[in-house]
Amino acid sequence: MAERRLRADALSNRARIVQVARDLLSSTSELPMNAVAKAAGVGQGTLYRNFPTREALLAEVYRADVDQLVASAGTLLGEHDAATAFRRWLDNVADYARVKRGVLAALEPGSGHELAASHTGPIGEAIDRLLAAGREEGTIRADVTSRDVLILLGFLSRLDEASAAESAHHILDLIFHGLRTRGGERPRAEGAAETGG
Amino acid sequence: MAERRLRADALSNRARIVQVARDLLSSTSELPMNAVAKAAGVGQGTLYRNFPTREALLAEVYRADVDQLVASAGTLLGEHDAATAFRRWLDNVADYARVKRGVLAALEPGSGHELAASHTGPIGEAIDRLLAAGREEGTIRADVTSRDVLILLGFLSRLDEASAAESAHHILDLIFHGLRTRGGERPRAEGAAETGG
DNA sequence: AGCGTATGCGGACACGTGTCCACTTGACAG
DNA sequence: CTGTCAAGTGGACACGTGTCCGCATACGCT
Repeated sequence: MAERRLRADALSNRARIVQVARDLLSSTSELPMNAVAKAAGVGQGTLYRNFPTREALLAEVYRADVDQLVASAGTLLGEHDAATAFRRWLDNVADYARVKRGVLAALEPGSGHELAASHTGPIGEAIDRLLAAGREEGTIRADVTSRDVLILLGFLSRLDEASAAESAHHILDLIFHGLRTRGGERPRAEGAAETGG
Repeated sequence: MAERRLRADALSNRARIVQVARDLLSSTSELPMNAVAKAAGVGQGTLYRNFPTREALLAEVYRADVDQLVASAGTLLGEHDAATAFRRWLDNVADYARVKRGVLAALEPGSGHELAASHTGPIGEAIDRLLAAGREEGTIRADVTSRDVLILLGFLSRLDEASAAESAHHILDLIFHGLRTRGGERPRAEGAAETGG
């Protein structure tokens, strides 16, 4: 599966493309593919061979951020109960999304593209971990998949520049509420004092 | 607000554009704007003046369907308790969305465009009615707006051709669950005989 | 070093979108 | 009926995307 080792020039081209994309994004929030190709001194073909879609390019550019997001899932799970960890993590995603719109595109492949059918990427795996913990804890519905969550999270990419940024957290509340088991915070299997709705 | 009465030729142009768009959509699911202009025998300028975005054109083409969707909200509210009506209505939306992708675009303005800031269109009003009924009944969270629902429903437009069509109902379940009050089906105030589901 | 070839290059191209503006024409006054 | 002019027209244009393919060259082999 590891692609048969790139030629030396191909490797440097790829690296240069990513660097140029990073630079462009730091000045404007636009990322026209042909501008990337031109600035990187490669043809459109080269660009598109390395990164078939803009999302692929953004995913590479923001890989460090995505890794951090993934790591934070583990951290939160260590510090809080599963439900709280999940909730906080969703807020993390929203924060990243607001600051770097590209991060969204980087996780978008999880919802819309064919490659995502089975492999939802590192983010999908992070969500799986959160879901599994919540399921075990009894606070998260058992019929939720990481794919579901990714699709629901897709709304973030539609909010962007509108003043709607503030509504992100509210909607995340609704979504999170939807992921929970009926009882609310406590699963009632564990002998917790249920406050009752 | 009524635009100052169009010139006769303008009116017929507009009608022809809509008709042509309808025809194009019935053969392919594509709707290239310049193809519409060409087939309608008008210039790009005319097309774009009448319908600034593809969504605007689709909204016009599918207006009858949207009206029907809106009407079904009232019907359902007459036949069921608010929660059930809401749930059924969401399924209606998903069904329309699967059959005619354009309907989605027609309601999309509610989530992403500026005009939607306050006026979410007829669909928004239908949702408002469902929300109000559910709120009164005590089964729907009081802090949910039609805008929230429209944004959440946006996921439907991302599902399209993928085999994900079947997952639409599942995700609607999650969303609907998120809109409900804690107690679940019964608000314990109204003793309605809800079959549950 | 010299060679053959698969690998990668890069830009022309086909196609789509949306804007702009010089020109046309419908509607109404005289 | 005719003149007037704002409303309306339509297509050229600027810009973006993504594909295709003839060509260059890096790499492995001798």
